[in-house]
Amino acid sequence: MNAAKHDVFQAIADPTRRDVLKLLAHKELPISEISSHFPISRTAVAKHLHILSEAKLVSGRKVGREKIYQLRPEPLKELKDWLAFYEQFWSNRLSILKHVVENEEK
Amino acid sequence: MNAAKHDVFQAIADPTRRDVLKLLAHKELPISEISSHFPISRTAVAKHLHILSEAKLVSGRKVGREKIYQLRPEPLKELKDWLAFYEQFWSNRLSILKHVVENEEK
DNA sequence: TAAAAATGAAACCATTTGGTTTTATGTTCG
DNA sequence: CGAACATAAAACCAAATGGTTTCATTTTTA
Repeated sequence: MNAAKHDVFQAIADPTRRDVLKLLAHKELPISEISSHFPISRTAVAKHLHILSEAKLVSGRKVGREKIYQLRPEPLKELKDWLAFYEQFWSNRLSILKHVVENEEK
Repeated sequence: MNAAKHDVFQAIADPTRRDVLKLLAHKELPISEISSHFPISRTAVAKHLHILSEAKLVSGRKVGREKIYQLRPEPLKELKDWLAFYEQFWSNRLSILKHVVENEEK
């Protein structure tokens, strides 16, 4: 749970982390408030926040003794771009047929 | 590497699996051919295919002694839907401002 | 200033993950 | 038929993951 090995794909792989993102979509929140929404320890939630932070999906700023986390959806663009490539295969019947035909040709 | 605990999010979390999907986007292929594109063992690739298969992102059919795998992009729709929710936060300046304003109100 | 609050950091743990090697099993082809 | 081919299945392994508990640090606040 340390290095820069956490990209967007890995970050959103965990359901708890996806829930955290959804929570922060409403409103920025301090760790303790975030963790109060989950059945796991505050420490565990903090670790998830670190991972999300590495992936730049959230940012945290210290305010007094609290650390306030905020959603940073920009990195999700990478996911959107990745997805876009595959959309041609389902977006309509024609492109599906096109795909089949192309495979037949080979 | 077994149960039905592999959803789309987890399936695409691994870079090798994403590469496998991209390979199959061109054309359906047997395991040995797929694994020839990677620096890991055929067995390891087969396991990745099992995981992709659990997530319904690929399907395999046996033809003679070969098992031919095919891309099944449909489950990526779940990802697209998930993403759609967050797009409001980056799609244009107005919606970003809207987000800020809504948070101020609270 | 001392206690409470909020977080950080470290040590630890069981399970999962991504890989290997080895051993079987079914299929094709000379 | 027997060898070669393609995959399947099993046993094993190190590292990563998602948790925990315990202890320390910083900031309020009564």
